[in-house]
Amino acid sequence: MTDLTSVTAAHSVVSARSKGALTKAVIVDQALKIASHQGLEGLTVGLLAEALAMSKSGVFAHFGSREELQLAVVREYYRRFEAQVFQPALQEPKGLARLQKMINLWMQTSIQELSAGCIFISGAVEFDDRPGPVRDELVRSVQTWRAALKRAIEQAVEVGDLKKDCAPEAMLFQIYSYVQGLHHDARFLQISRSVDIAAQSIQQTIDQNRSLRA
Amino acid sequence: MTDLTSVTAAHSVVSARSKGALTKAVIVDQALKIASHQGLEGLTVGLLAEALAMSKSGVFAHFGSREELQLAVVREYYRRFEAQVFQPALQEPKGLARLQKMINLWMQTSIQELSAGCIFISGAVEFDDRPGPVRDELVRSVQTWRAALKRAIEQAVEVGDLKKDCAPEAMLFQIYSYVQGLHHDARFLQISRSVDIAAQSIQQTIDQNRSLRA
DNA sequence: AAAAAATACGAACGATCGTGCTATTATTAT
DNA sequence: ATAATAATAGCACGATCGTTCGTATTTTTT
Repeated sequence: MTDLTSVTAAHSVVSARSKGALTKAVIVDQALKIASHQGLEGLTVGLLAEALAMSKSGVFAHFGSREELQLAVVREYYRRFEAQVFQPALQEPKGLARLQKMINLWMQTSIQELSAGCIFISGAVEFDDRPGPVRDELVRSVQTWRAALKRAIEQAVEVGDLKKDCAPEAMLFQIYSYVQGLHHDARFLQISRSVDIAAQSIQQTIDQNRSLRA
Repeated sequence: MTDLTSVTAAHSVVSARSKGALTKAVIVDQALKIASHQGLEGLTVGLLAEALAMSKSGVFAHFGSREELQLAVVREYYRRFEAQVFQPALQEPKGLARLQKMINLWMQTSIQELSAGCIFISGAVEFDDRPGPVRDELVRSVQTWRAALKRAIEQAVEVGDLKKDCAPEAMLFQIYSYVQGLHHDARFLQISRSVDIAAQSIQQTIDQNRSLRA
């Protein structure tokens, strides 16, 4: 139900002004679905056109290059990620509550319906040795998200939910690693109980850094 | 220096009987190098032939299909992984020492010279949604390695190095996640100090499960 | 040294890749 | 309603993909 590739899609389509922008939103939406499964490198113009029942050139014209299509997908994924994971978490008060919310929403989003995966995670592997604009955009997105996570940790320290001497960088590394681990175990190894193990491990990391107070 | 794509290569080449098996070993060696950078999906017959200064068909004839080439690469990587990470660790006595050795060798091997990556990790992302023999072989390899790690943890419990109530599955998840996290942060985000943070996090996990005795 | 077998090459195949063009259709603005 | 504009389709291009086949060369066996 909570799915980056469908829920937030409505927004992009509805908010479109001209017909061109509308179909472009539909195209990017479909492209996102494909990229979630086949990866950004597996996203091809021909495949996309076929899925949309459009001509290759008709699809292509909206972007001018495949790279621009990939960039559009990354940007759209980031947009939805922000709207679905980051923004809702801001409703929670600063501190542990907000951090927990961010992590929970992230986990729910990262593995949707056991099928589509997170392109921040798959993209990181696909483009870790492939320089260019797509890699740059991916790094930028991931860094922004990690900065937000780190900031949430730091705020939890300031507020007094986490210990003064907790190392935010180490916490960030551990939490981020666990979500990757979940992605790996659930999608690749198909270990169903990995969601619980990941959640438990994250909780463990948090508990270790929790300040002990009344 | 310690590099799965060069050190152990000598063995495969030397141990080759006929000329055919020899060049096949050279081909697989080169294929492994390419796959470590471009991924198993980025490994192409034409690219491989060019790198070897051979004809496409000449290379191709040794495998009969691209899939068989990919399988050969996965099997060879597993062979080297076993020889370089698993076997040497068996020198250490059962318990924490052996577990630590396995992890250390794994980390050293996973990210060689900031360039080549671990195809167990990149392959997991590439093939998590792509059924077939290559995925099966990858899963088999990873599961074997994880079983070895888990066994090392359990032995450390039996020997008394780790607490009786430590959950091996959770430990395995955490350690495996950290190596993935290291792979991600070092290769994709290019965070140089991630080696230290990963090592520290692994140590933390171990310390938490260490039995407290004289 | 001759015969047999294995190995490598060159050329070509159909398919698909990304990407241009041109023309036609559909949408918007006047 | 008509003119201007934007959007889509159709076709074709060069490149590369995995793969096949026939031939020449090398290696191995007899």
